[in-house]
Formats: sequence, structure tokens, C-alpha cells
Amino acid sequence: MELDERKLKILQAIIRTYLETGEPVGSRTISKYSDLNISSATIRNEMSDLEDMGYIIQPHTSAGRIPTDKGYRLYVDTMMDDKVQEVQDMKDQLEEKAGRIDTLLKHVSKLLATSTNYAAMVSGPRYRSKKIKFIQLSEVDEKHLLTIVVLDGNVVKNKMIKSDEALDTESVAKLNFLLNTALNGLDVGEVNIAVIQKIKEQAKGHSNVIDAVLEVVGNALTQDDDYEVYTSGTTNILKYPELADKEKITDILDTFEDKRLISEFEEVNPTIDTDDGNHAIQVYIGGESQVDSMKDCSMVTATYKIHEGAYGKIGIVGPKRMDYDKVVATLEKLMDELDDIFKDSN
Amino acid sequence: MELDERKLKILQAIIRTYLETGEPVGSRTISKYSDLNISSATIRNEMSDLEDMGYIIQPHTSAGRIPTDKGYRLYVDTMMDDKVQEVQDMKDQLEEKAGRIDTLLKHVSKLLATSTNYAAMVSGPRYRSKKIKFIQLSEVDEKHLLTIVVLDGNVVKNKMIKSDEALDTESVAKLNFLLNTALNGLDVGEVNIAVIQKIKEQAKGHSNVIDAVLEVVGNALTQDDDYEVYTSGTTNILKYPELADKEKITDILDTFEDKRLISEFEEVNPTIDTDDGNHAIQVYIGGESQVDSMKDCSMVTATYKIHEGAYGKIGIVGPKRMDYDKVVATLEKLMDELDDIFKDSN
DNA sequence: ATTAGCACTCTTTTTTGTGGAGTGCTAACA
DNA sequence: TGTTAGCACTCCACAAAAAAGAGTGCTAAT
Repeated sequence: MELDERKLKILQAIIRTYLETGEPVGSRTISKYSDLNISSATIRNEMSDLEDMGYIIQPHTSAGRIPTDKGYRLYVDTMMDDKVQEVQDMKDQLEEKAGRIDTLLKHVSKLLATSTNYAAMVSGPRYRSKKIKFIQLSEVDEKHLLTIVVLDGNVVKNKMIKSDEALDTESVAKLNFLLNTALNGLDVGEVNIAVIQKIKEQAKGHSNVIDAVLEVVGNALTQDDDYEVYTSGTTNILKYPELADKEKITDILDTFEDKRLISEFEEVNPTIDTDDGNHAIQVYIGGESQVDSMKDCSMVTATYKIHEGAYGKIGIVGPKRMDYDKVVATLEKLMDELDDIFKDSN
Repeated sequence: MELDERKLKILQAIIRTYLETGEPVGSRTISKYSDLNISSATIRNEMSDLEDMGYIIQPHTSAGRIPTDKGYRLYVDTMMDDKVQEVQDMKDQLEEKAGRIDTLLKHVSKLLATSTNYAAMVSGPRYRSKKIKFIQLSEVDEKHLLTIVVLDGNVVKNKMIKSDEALDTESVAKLNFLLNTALNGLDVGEVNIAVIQKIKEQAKGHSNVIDAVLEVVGNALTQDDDYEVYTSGTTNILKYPELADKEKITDILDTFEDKRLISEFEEVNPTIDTDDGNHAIQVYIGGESQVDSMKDCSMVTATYKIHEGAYGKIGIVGPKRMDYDKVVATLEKLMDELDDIFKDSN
């Protein structure tokens, strides 16, 4: 069977209507709604065909039709027109938050949630590069040493070390020199026992300090669980009756709460690194995301890039009948703003 | 009317039963349950009295009784026996997480949520003292200066500054000296225009760097919105039918999501600083918390102290019929563990 | 090829009825 | 005077039945 122009228009009408109402849509509705004047009977025939082809489905006999994942997919791929949204003031709102990346991202997630009426999730940047760029020990007071580790990409980690023995300024300077000479430029895999041994030998007498420093370095380099995930508007999903089932809600909210599940998602759907100006916006409908708890939702994700090697993900989660047009447009606009902001700050 | 022993026992029985079942409890139930052998008719009379006194209420005519806020309050104040809970392994679980305060607190909230089956909220420490203890500028590379500000209580803030002009090591050292001399020991209110002017004069030619540094200092000192709030087990509240109303859920979850509401709570119910070893554990029943969205919930809070001037709050939110015994016991145990951990790390 | 019409199906909503739980009251009892 | 048994009454919860809608599929006419 072929998917001719008319079938396509009807399918479009069905999906549009369903996006609005959330109710199965019947033939009469379409025959009124659509600009092509066709009787409901004809629509019925076409609908029957569309059902055979797998684009729509009846939740039960003698009910209207709702789109299948396949139907939504077709809609998203071919029929969505870029509804450009009024997101002008986004930029203003964002810029004043720049400076502190985490505050900015928090704000982004809130902004997305309120402007789309869906749930938003923003994962903090993950830094791929794991090279040590700079290490510094500072005496804060007699008892405390502050360790600073800067990684490639200017990621800063710090930790306060409590030292029993008071170190004089000169020893600190020596240790600083020693550490920098030994570790700068090293990659995560390269800080092995041999290197550590060598440092300790040279820093005889201060091995407890060295230990502490190495711990910080270790933490900095293996900060896997360290990246934050910000979520906003999670209660928006309660607005959609088709998700209002207690079990579903629990599943979804748990997913939002538990960051591991989100990293699971990222594992299954790795960031596509395009780098050609588009933001790798992707739409996952229902089961497509491979995350079980999301099988009744859709998800639109985008990837932002702070600089080479520092990427994060932004996602919108809503019901399958989400307003894909609007979400994609919003996200596109937002990503442009973010690019601008990040470009300035590097 | 007087609240004699028998009335008290009946009230206790009613509340205990209600805590278990969540259903209104009738006179017959109590007459069977209770150890004092009284007929249901008598119980009925007593219940009628208790209702007059405001301890219990009928959700509708010819239904059983449920406790009012006043009833719960009496229960919590006088009738709760310290059910000591098996929370042994808490400590082990916690200790391995120490070191990174934020990770620890995250873990604490998760632990509480799973062990109580209610929702947990932990607010990160708020540092009262706002004195500058130490400032350091470091050259990370030709284009980047790292600013470190340490406040009293060893709170560390840092920010990367992009500088156009490459600074030589000597200038950086000078600036460091200048900044520390000028600012160390100052309180938030004391960094005024005069001080700033003076610094700028002395650091002629580097006023853009100074500006950036002062911005960091300013942020560090006014980090009001900066403190984190960790929540866990929010979906637990879905388990209790009396809260399963869509509006209520939305309200409660929104409160959890929006940190401002939690700070609102703290405003209305300020931390009571006892310092005598108890942990200021407090029970807010229903409307007592003064937070509107919490009027159908109860809340048990405690205050932890990392060191002088650094306090945070821990809270458990559940239905009014929460197991107060267990929650208070768990929280007490946990606070002891936390005290130990913080004592070690200072 | 399109459409009007109709019988049929299935869901949703409303109505009706019934059982149970619980109370309040009264009268009897210790 | 406090306690208890008994009973009429109320209200809710639930199920069954009935009615109302919505929508389809098919057939026959255009």
C-alpha cells in the first residue's frame, strides 16, 4: 500500500489533534477539522489503511485512533514545520546567570521547564580530557594546606588538607615545584605507581601530604559520578492524564531523581558529536530511548559544548503527544544562546 | 472536661492503629485492640469526648475517627516511646563517603529515604561566618588566572579569570600580597568602596584583574542562593493514599524541587542552636510547619553542625501518620554518626 | 472513488441497590 | 453513677444495571 498525499494529510491531522487533546480521534473530527473536505466515511477507510500500515492504532474496538511510535516518528521526521517560538527574552534571562556554570545550567533547566510545560533535565558537563595542567599547594593557616588541581579545559578541583606538622613556606614551594614537574601534562592512565614512588622519594618526610594530594588528583581524574544533573518541572508530567498512573509516575520521577538512570540513558544513546553548528537535537519516542521507565514518554535531547572536550546534555521529557514543534524550536533557540555565552567566556 | 488516663490510652490506641492502617478507626476496633477491656459503647462515649476536646475528628458522619494535628501533637509530645532502631550499618555506609561533604550529604539523604520510606531533604551547610581568610591568584597559563578565596571555616571558592595581558610571575606575587594585605580578615560589610578604591590605586594598571577578583570575593561572601538542597525518595509520598491526590502531590513535589520553598521553611522555623549535644530534632505536624504545601504532611527535622558557624538541616517528610518513633530514632542515630564524622575531619 | 446510512461494539457515565461499618441514643444493669 | 447491650439511623463503598455516546465497518447508492 502506498502512503499518498491524502493519507499523509490525514495522518498529520490525526496527530495534531491528538497532540492537543490527548484523546483518541475519530473520523468525524478529522472530516470537520481538515481543510480537505472529505466525508467521515472516506476518512474511515483511509484510517483503516493507515492502521494496517502501522501508523495509528485503536486503543480498543470502536474507539478513535491514536498515533503509534511509528506514526509519531514519521511526523517528527517529515511533517514538523519549524515553528519559531518567541524565545527572545531567553537570552537576557540567561546572560545574567553566566559566570557560574552550575547556576547557569540550573537556570536553563528551569527556563525550559516553564517555557515548554514539560520536565527538563540538564546534565552538567563531562570533561573528557583528563590531563593535569596545574597543581598548587597553598598554606591557608598553620594547620591547613589547600590543594588545587587544574585539569585541561580549566576544570578546577580543590581540597583542604589538614596537616599535623606546620610546613614552612619554603617546603611548600618545593613541594609545589616537585608536584608540578612530576605530574603536569600527565593523563589519567599515566599516574601510576612508578610515578608516585618517584615523587614520594623526592619529597621524603612529607609523604602524608603527598598522599593527600594524590587523593585529590585521583578524585579529580576519576570524577565519574561527580557530574551534576539538574531537573526542573518534574511535576509537569502529572498534567498529562495518560501518564497519571501511579506506577508510571513513580517510575518516571524515580528516574529523574536517580542520576544513574540518566547516565544509563546516555550510555545507550551516546552523544553524537557533530560539531557542524547543529546541536545534535534528537527525538526519542516512547521505547526508542531504550530506557524502560521512559517507554510512555518522549524525550528531546540536545548536546551543548562548553569547549573542546566538555559536553553535556539537555533533555525535555513529556508525554508522547508532546508538542514536538515547539520543543525542538525552543531547544534550538536555546542552544544558540548557550553557544554564544560559552564562546564569550572562553 | 478532663483528659484522664483512660482517655489518653484510648487516644493512643486510636493513633497507633491509624498510623498502621491509614483508615479511620472505629470504636469496635479499639475495644478489641486495647489491653483495657472496655466495650465499644464506652469507647464510643469516650471518643465523643475526645472529639469535643479536639484530639480526633470524624471525616464524615458515621465513619471512624482520625487524629487531628492536636492529637498527633499530644502523641509526639507525651506518648512516643523511643523505639531504638537497628541502624548499625549506617555508620559504615557513611564513613566511606566522607571527605566530600556534598557527596556525603547526598548519601545521607538517600540513606534516610530508603530506611524510613519517606521523603528526605538535606540542605547543604550555610556558612554564617563571612570573613576572608586567604586569597590567592595563580597563573594557570598565559591567558588564565585562577582566583582562590578561602573564607573562615575553610570554605573555598574559585574562579578562572581570562586575562588579555599576560602577567609575569612577579606582578602576580605583588597582586597576591596586595590583596591579602588589604582584604584578609575583613567581613562582608567591610569590603566597601573605600577599600576597593585603595586597592585599585595600588594595583594601577591591573584594575581589570582586580575587578574580577573582587567579583569572586563578592560572590563568595554573598552566596545566599548557593547552598545546595539534596532530596531523595520523593516518590515515597505517592505510597500514601491520603496524599495521592494530584494537587497535593504536585504541591509537595514542587516544594521539593524548588529550593526557595525550603528556605522559606527555614525562615519560618529557624534552626534552634542548642549545642548541648542534642540535635534540635523537631516535629512539625501538618500546618505547624507554616508552609502551605506541607499542610497535609508531617516533617521531622534535625540540625547538623560541621563546625562552628556551619550548619545545615536534615528533614524527613511523610504523611501525618508517619512513624514518628522510628523517624526520630533514625534521625538521632544518624546525627550521632554525622557528629563523629565531622569531628574527625576538622 | 466517494458518501450516506445503519447496525453493532465498546467505553463512559449515571443510576440504582445492597452490605457494611460506625455512630448516637436509650434503656437496662452493676 | 459509670458501663454496657441493643437498635435505629447515616453514610460510604462497591457492584450491578442501565443509559448515553462515540466511533467503527459494512453495504448500497451516487
